[in-house]
Amino acid sequence: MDNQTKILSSALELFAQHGYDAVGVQRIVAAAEVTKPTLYHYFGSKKGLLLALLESRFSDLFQALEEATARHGDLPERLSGVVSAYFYFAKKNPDFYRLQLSLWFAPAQSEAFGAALGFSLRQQEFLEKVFVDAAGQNKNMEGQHQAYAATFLGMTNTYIGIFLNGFAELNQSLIDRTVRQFLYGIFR
Amino acid sequence: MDNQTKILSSALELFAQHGYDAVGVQRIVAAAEVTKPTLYHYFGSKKGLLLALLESRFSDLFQALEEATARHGDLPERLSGVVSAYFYFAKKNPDFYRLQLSLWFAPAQSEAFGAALGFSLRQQEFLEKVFVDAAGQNKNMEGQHQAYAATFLGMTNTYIGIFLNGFAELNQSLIDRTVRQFLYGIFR
DNA sequence: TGCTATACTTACCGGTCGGTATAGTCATGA
DNA sequence: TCATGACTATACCGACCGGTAAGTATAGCA
Repeated sequence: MDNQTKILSSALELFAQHGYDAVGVQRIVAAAEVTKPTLYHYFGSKKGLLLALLESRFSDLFQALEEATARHGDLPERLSGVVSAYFYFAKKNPDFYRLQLSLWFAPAQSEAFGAALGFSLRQQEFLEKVFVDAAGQNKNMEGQHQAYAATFLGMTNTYIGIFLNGFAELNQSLIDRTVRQFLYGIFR
Repeated sequence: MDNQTKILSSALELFAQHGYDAVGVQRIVAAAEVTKPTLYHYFGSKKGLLLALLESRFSDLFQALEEATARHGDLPERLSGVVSAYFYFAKKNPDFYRLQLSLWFAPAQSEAFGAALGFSLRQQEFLEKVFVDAAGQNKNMEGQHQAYAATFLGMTNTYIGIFLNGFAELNQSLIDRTVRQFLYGIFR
């Protein structure tokens, strides 16, 4: 494992456990067994390190999301694919998902939130597109894309949060329940 | 407004905007127009300040929750009362609710999470009791109290989060939808 | 009048923060 | 053989961190 990778994985572990603000670069380079200039050589700043970390881990999720909706299908099928991609990703990267949840809900003016904002918006916009496409098939859901996307993401994250705390399993039946529950809320 | 109150309200504003770890005590006392030892006189430590802040604001919520379930009623009625109490509280204290959401999702080893843990558990336990009581009326929900409570809290917080971002209103129809949507997910 | 507790100040502590200037080391290609 | 550029170590910067020692003003009480 080269130094760049060691820094990234040490940073992920420490950020996920203690939070971005509570972890100093000193602690990261000690855990990665490198020195500070090495970190600054690769990432330029502490925020640059976080951005690189988010970029490297999120790329898998976004790719999975694209694939999940690429095959055609109606709205329920697509949403199942999306939830399935999220659940699979969260199970495979629990530490990172914890971190991204904490960034999602971080105070708006914090540096960590600012770094994660772009990735949060990409998720929101991706889901809005799913609902906009579906609106062509279903007239009574126009003008609600933002709220639908936010609700759906919120429900998905709720179940993932419960899984991360050990109170549920992320299996096929929970995927089905999530989609049915969401759609029931939408269509009265 | 006495110094103690000024410190509490300055701390709430700054913590909610920038996060607990990102705000130093220096900044808080400057905003409150007092000096550092004054803060330590009243609260003992930075964590003590956060605890006092949580205590003072959460007491309203817990009181409202008790009242909402004190009058008898079946499970749907009680859950409506609970959601209603949450929505009312969030509308009245949006800054504080932002803060408590960020603490709820904060990394488990962070000082801020540790301070908020007790209050999070009190909410979870309160809701578990609601479901335990209801289990007497409905046999097929035994052994699931923890998951139900977490799911219901998660859905409620999802809608409050969407409200705080300006994508929804917290009105009676959303209360009804939240309860129906939750119950639908539970009872197939 | 003298004592004590509360409320608050100025001035300072050791330590850590994010970040960097400088001086190399070392593999590669000419 | 030498130069180049990627990479990394030592040592350090000013600013800020949470917290405190020591002292003062005030008010109630004996």
